[in-house]
Amino acid sequence: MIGSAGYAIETFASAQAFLQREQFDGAGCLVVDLHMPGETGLELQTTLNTRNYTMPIIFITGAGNTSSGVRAMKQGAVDFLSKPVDDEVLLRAVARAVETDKQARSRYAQHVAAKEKIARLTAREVEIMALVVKGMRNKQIADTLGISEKTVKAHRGHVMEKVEAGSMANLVRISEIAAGVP
Amino acid sequence: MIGSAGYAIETFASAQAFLQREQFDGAGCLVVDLHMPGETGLELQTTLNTRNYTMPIIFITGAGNTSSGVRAMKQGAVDFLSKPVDDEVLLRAVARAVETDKQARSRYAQHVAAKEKIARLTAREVEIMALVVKGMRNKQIADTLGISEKTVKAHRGHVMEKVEAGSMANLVRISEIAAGVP
DNA sequence: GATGGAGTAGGACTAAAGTCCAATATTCGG
DNA sequence: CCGAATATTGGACTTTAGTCCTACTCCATC
Repeated sequence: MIGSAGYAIETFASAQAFLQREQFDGAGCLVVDLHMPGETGLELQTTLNTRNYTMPIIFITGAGNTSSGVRAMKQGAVDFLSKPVDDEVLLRAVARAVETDKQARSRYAQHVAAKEKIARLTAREVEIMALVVKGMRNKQIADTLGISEKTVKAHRGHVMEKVEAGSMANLVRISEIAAGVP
Repeated sequence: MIGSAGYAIETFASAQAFLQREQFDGAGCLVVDLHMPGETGLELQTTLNTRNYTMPIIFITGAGNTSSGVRAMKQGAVDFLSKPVDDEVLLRAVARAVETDKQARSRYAQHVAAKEKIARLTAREVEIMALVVKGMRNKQIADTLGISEKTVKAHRGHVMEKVEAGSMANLVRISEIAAGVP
């Protein structure tokens, strides 16, 4: 049903079977039965959380109790549906989950890109960048680090070139994104 | 029990009674029974959400079903506990909720402060600020707006003074905070 | 009709920032 | 021990930015 709505789907007989698959690198979501052979849905969710695998999960259950539903939601599930599941409801949940994942992946990609740019810098350059994005002027930076303003300018130039910020405003944004939550 | 753990508490006989009280302006949380005379807990949650009253909610229920628990969590509840409620569990939930609220309030206060600062600016100054935080130089701004670089400098000076940014880096941050989610 | 804020801009500098080149030190992996 | 990378600085400018004053034009409000 989900497949005929235009989504590419893949099915797995158990949590283990899914975990053995290589990680999918696009936006998507998991639709998981609470009761599965082997690892249960909640266990799978916990496993994925500890692995920082953040793909959104939609649970489906035949006989779920309140506490498992609440627990699943607390652990970040997108929805928790009881059988029989209405097609419309499920599709809406999937659409929402995929959208969430898309945005999360986009944020994460930005974060990684920002960190990679900063990783090109030497330790000293990172130090200078930190002071620059705090709004300090070259003279102040030179004083706090006990070096000449000339040196600060040199480092600062390297920072701008390596990070490809293009402007001070962008440098501030990149450093914020890199410092933010992964 | 919560009161003896060091929290200031206030109790209400019904949702209506709570809604009539003036809004509390500090960090806190609501502990709500799902079944109440008049408006139910879920209805209260919905009401508060539509009013943008964001105080975290902990539900307590005697006979909650799965769907109400899931719905409450989807609508942003911090927890959904079934009676009999373990004291420790409730206290932990309260602590988490209050902490969440504290952080949310702090973020919101920053957002409001940023917007207030920007509200001091004239329309033209806002326009210039937008281009400045995009990383454009005075000359470029002057060209895009069809005015003299001198005028841009004048506006820019006013912006820095009125917004009390102190530095370009701070101006960028303030504009981001003001533009972000409320 | 006067007053005042907003937008505009020039003069005249002062101060930061950025660039290009060249030249020491240090350090670290081969 | 050597060469490369890194850190440091000076010289010599060029560009940008920022400041202080003055001044003129709209436009709305009193």
